[in-house]
Amino acid sequence: MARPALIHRDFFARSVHRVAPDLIGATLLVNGVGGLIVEVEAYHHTDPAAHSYGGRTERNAVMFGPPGRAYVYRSYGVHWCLNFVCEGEGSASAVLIRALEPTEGLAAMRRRRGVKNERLLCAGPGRLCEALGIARRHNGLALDKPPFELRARTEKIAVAIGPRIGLTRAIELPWRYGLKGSRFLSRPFRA
DNA sequence: TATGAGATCAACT
DNA sequence: GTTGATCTCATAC
Repeated sequence: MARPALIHRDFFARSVHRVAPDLIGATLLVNGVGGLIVEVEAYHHTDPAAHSYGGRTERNAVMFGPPGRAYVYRSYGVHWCLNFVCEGEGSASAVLIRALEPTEGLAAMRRRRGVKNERLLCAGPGRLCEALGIARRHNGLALDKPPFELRARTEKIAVAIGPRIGLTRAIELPWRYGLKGSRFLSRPFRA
């Protein structure tokens, strides 16, 4: 069977609530290292928990640009987190990539992360950025060009939906999407 | 299994 | 000065 189709930037020029579930099961590689996306969260510009909610700043400027680019920010002053910008230019909506099932470049990921447990290599937004070597230099880069490589899922999958993690605002919105039953989630979904 | 501290940066009050 | 789209390690049950 042929390799799954590359995801074009037009894929992201849609509502975050369509893009987010469509990303589950897709393959994300950075310089050939990565795996299957198993968990994401949607952040809409009308959402009090979104970085873009309060307007444009130097940090979130990429969210206000065209869709199909990476928005990378520092979390708690310690970790990097990766988002895909969606919808139209100026819409300032994005999908946070929260967890991967590692498939490519296991050795490189283990070296960067310093952990042996495969389940914990990419189970969390900060962890997967460390494993893939993502940092500020990736902020604003197009997702359909190197070092990024995104491929659409080929299998039919079941998507689980639930409330997002770690928020203090808009905690009730069910905008977290995951691969049902995956053991590589940052946290399980409630049945 | 669960809770708490610490790391440390940008935005906001 | 406080807070947050986090994670690890330590200590307590």
